[in-house]
Amino acid sequence: MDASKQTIYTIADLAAEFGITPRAIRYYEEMGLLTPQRSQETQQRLYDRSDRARLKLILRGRRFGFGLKEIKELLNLYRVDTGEKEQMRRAIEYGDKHIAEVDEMIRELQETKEEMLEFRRRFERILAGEEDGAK
Amino acid sequence: MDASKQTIYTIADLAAEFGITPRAIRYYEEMGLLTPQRSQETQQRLYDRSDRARLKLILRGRRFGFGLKEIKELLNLYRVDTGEKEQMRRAIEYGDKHIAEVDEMIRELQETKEEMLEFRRRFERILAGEEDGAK
DNA sequence: CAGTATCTTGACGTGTACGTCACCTAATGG
DNA sequence: CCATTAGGTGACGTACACGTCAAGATACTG
Ligand SMILES: [Zn+2]
Ligand SMILES: [Zn+2]
Ligand SMILES: [Zn+2]
Ligand SMILES: [Zn+2]
Repeated sequence: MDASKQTIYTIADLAAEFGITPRAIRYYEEMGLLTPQRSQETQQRLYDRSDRARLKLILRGRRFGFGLKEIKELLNLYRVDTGEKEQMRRAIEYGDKHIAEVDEMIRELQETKEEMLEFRRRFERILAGEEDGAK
Repeated sequence: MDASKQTIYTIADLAAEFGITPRAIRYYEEMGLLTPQRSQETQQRLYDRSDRARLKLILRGRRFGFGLKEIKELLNLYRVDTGEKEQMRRAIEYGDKHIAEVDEMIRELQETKEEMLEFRRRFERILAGEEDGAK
């Protein structure tokens, strides 16, 4: 039971590192996505590596337009009791759905990129004089 | 100048096709992302294939968490006057930035998927009894 | 001709994700 | 000792993306 010598972050540390405000981090906690320890006397929030990892996942989810509710589900998905086999089986099942979602997003993004490149190529051709601006 | 015989959609057509509400479509117009024709007498909005294509792009952007402002910028990016060479050069330049953004998103999503698969594999191993639930 | 459906323009309401401010509590530095 | 800094808890404000009426015009339908 050696619980010492862990890296500890203050709320300002994490806010600075990820370019967000402490308010946002507290909000994620309000919504149940983070549960940092508190210093017994001052009630200060103390984040460890695992909290930091969770925050990283939250922010990644946010960047891709996920709501906090779904992100919370995902976080809990990979936090199941590895002793409860039935829970794990369900986690795998739900997880597969999300993996499929991510796959679909990757496909859509690649399609998007291809379309942007097509525009780019067309513009380049026009600039090179091989085509004019007429429809 | 043959401008007839075009496919025309009503607002309800598009709403049904894309699984959104007419209100959302009107909102995109309010924000300047769509400018459908109007029937001269009834003021009814009439969408053509190009409007439909724009709407498709809007919804794709939304799914990836982009705000309407940035989506509008992107739409205008590929709508430059192909006669104005300087405009096109700037369009290519801005476009490249967005392509890089999309690339970065693809990378992040692939990383995300890999992490999810790692969890999945770990769960499978535990279920197979090769590992127990202890830390 | 009355009813239902589909569109229009306001106008106000709502959920999410925070921003901002007031006020309070420690710890630190000159 | 007093000011600054860093953190805490409400509580209210705000931007965005719509949802949800209300009221009116028009068109098809039995
Ligand atoms: Zn999902
Ligand atoms: Zn961008
Ligand atoms: Zn001192
Ligand atoms: Zn009839």
